[in-house]
Amino acid sequence: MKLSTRGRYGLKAMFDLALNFGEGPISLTSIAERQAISVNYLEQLISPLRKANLVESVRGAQGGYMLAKSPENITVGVILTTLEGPLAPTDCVVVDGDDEVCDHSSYCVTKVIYEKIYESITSVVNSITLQHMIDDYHSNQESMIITSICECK
Amino acid sequence: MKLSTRGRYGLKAMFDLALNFGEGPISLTSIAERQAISVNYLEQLISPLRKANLVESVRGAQGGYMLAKSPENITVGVILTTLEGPLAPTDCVVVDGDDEVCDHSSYCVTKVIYEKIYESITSVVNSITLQHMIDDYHSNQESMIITSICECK
DNA sequence: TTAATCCCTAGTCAATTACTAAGAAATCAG
DNA sequence: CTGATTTCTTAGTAATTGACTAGGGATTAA
Repeated sequence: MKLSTRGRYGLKAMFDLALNFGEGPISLTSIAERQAISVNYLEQLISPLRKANLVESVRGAQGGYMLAKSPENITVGVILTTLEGPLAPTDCVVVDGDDEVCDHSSYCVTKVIYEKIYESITSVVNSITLQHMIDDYHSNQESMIITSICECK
Repeated sequence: MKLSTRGRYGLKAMFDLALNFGEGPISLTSIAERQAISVNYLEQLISPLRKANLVESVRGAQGGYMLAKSPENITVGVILTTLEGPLAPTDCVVVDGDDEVCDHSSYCVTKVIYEKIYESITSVVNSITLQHMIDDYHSNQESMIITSICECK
């Protein structure tokens, strides 16, 4: 039930972009340095975020990335699901339409539980935006050691 | 963010034991058959459940397992955490006391989010007992195909 | 005594994770 | 125009984890 580095690093990167929102393209190199992530790896994470229209890219020298929307319009939920897939405890709760993972899917006592877990997770992450994180960051900034955020390994 | 087979199979097995609560020891072989799980594998899952005092065992022929408490006193949460460890999206939210996973742990914008996720998950699973599952099962039994429950792979 | 059962440990195979590496394409500055 | 900078893409790889299989010892009812 752990988040992988994809989601964690991706969220860190998006938060970094949010802090620099409106200041033109930010290079991956600078994000990678601030957040202590490998550039090559970060490139692989930013790619799906771009394809999901969460960030825009500017190629070439002095290029970089910027949020495609304002921070209050990007939720933690959409970031994490873009990078990790559905935040569900089982596959059976996210079957889309035809293909049933369950044989006897009419009713399942455990599936009900997994659905409740799924709903509670999505409810939390969908209610938090990057703007919330920025506000949180600014109101607690004095108690932070550095600009960066926790590894949360 | 997926549950492994350990948690899913373990919950199935515990539900099976709950359905047979008060009827003496139930053999792993019979549980394994009903729930379509390998006996050898199930043995490895029941072991931690026994050490956590959730089930009691009777050795020898006609032996088996039974719940150590009544179904309303065993939550889904304790079963899943026994088999999967803490249902947390990151390790940093479950550090116990001294050993800090975070360097700059004074405040962390992402940790706050992971803590909220953790809390919402534990809140759900700790509120559901095996008795709830039994009640749910009985009130929907007619719409179930077989006695067993969904694979939820 | 035998069959059934719990109990424990070791090994194995496949998939996933977390990267590293490298090179092509685009673009800005000089 | 050229070169440095940056995005973009794909391939490879090492370590870990997951999901078992296998086998043998201990215990006990019949």
